Amino acid sequence: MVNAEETRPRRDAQRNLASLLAAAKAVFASSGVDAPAKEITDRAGVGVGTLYRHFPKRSDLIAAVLQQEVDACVVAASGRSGSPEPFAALTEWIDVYVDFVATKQGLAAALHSPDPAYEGLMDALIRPLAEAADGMLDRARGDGSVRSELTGRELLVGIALLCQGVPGEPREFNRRLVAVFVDGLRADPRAVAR
Amino acid sequence: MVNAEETRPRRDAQRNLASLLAAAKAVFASSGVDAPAKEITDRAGVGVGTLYRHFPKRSDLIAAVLQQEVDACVVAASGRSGSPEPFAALTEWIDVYVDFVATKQGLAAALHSPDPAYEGLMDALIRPLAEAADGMLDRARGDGSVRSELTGRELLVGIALLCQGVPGEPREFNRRLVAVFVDGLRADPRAVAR
Amino acid sequence: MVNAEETRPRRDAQRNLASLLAAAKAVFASSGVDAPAKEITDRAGVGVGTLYRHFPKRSDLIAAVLQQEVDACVVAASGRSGSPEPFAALTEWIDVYVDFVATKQGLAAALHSPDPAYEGLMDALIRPLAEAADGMLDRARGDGSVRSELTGRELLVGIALLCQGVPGEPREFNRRLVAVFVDGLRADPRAVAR
Amino acid sequence: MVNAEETRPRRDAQRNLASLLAAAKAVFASSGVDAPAKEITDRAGVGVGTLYRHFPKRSDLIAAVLQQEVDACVVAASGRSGSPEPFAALTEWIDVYVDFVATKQGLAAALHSPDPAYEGLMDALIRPLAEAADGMLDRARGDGSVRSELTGRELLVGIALLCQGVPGEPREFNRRLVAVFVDGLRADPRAVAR
DNA sequence: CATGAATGAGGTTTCATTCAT
DNA sequence: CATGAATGAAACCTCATTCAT
Repeated sequence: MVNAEETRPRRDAQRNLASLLAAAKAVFASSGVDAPAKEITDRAGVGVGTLYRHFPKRSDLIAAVLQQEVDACVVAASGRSGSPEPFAALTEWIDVYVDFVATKQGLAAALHSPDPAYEGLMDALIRPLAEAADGMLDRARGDGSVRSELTGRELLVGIALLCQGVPGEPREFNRRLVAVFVDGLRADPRAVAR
Repeated sequence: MVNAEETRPRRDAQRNLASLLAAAKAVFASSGVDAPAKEITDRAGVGVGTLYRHFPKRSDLIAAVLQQEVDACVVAASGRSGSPEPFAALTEWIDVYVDFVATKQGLAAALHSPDPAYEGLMDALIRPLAEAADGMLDRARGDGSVRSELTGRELLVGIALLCQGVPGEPREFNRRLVAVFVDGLRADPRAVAR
Repeated sequence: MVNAEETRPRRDAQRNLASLLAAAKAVFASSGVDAPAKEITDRAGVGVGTLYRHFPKRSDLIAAVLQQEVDACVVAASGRSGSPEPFAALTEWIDVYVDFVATKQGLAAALHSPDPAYEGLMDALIRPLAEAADGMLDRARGDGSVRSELTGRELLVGIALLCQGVPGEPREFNRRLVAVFVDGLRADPRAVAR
Repeated sequence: MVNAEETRPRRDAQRNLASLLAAAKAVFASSGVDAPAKEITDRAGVGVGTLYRHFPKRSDLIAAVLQQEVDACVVAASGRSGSPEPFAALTEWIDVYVDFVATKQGLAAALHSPDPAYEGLMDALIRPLAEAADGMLDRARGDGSVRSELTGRELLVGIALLCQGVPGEPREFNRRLVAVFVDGLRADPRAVAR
């Protein structure tokens, strides 16, 4: 069995796939998730056929791009939250997450589509992050710095929504909104209800 | 010849315009703001030409639909916030706004487009609401129930973002997020910064 | 019999008709004979319905505009050709005709259409001019300054064709072509054939 | 793997392109240059998309068709003008040109459009023919059979204009006009100026 | 009679997707 | 496997023409 040849024919396939993901990420960011396929393949330097071979449905491509980014975010986030203060650790971690979310504007929105292809996709992607968030929230609740009963997933989704681009506003605008939202975690829900 | 109403805008034209706005509102809600024009005109029972006569650009139609809804919201909101308690008045008012925002999912998102046709449109539409919000925030700051320096516009935009539909989640989900956000208004911004 | 009132109700109709002709002439010149009807009615300051009342078919309007111009040309031409020299009279007259033809670029071309509505229209319009041309050609043939057997109609059509606009070329360009064509009238056809 | 012909342009693509040119030529002749794109693609047996892939703008198609025909004319003309008599050679050559021009009625007219896409197109196409014409005119001037200073390009444009179809008239009609025009070449320009 | 709103056929153009090479 | 030409459905938008007012 010639091992050298077994993996050789896959080399360029692998490279094409990587090119496509990189191109899709960039194009999604600049032209939205509905950008013409041609725009993506041109940027990737491959033929359209190659795109369809790897990602038969548009949702497959979106999911792959998101997956890639989520993975990167999980790594980035886990490496940061080193503070001994639970709440500080949480906010540091959130800062990383905000940066992450900000780069994929249209992507999340695409997941809001009623297209069944996206069913459950969001959850699958968000799960690893949500688990990390849950852990940090629990620790923060332990020392009383968080009184809200919000779940990690809710926190992440809420922040993602608040990070949607607002025309004419800089990223800083979204950060202010997120800050208020995070402030809300500290408040006593009881007090709010009345 | 009774010419009291100047060059009267023709009864049927008026009706068609109303039909179009109603149809567009419904179609935008069900199929998104990029829905085919035909879908809207069929539902309105008019020809495509009529749509283009009244709204040459898609953005004109979106703006008109939003305008109509904002107007309705201003009326609805002003009629509600009757509580003597500033913060309670604010939250009651927000409840109305949340209901309003929830009905136009895709619309606001459309305004996020980089299309220059939408430049400043959002602000123009949101202004009347923002002014009302500013008033209520000021009053609430007066008795210390609000410590955040968030502007009315920021409050409205933030809530609008948090009300974007999340697949698989009921409206209640968004309400919980909004509740946390509103809780954040009560927190001392200083404390948040660190 | 109240004469003043007999023509009164026709006044604005008459004015509308004149406005339409003037507007059509201008629009045909600037945007071609296929220009949108709206462009003409807007410029004329009347509703589209008025255009269709007076000129049910586009060819009716074109014919009317041409008729008007031909009439003007006949008058202008007959007032000029006063030279005692037959050939000079002819060329002077041709100068007037060239000016006339130059102003209605697309019009003549429209008559080249296979549309049966235009059948025979050109001839009917050109007849009065052709008769005048025939007379001048005959006189010029009398003193030998014209040897070609070209008919007046052929002369007019030939010049009209040579006056079609050539992109990037000034009117002078067409005049040079016409000059060569007119030179050809003096040559002995026999000599040309071999 | 035989890769002699570099990135070969795909056999069927080549065929489609040829079909499109042939179909366009025929359709332009029968229905004019503004004929619906569908008419052309149907006749060519290809999808509309194929037309737009090869010729994104209508002017690209027109230019291509003309180019093809001009090429054919250059070949045809160069093979004919074999007479030792300069003027006879010129008229023989013109006969070929007249036949050529007569087959593309609407095409040249299309170039008269003010559309900037046609800017300079006519000249580029006509250049090879104009150069040939200049040569023949020079030779004819050499023996005095041509006294006009008309350029080759002017000659070609003039003839092209005179060959525009006149409704109700046979091709012979245009030939008579061209004959007079060519006669004009022999006249002394001085005499014309009067 | 004049008006201009409404109509909708008809043309253009784009792009997702397939499939020959 | 990759390529990109071909396809054609689908959307857009314009405008000639009709007809209610």
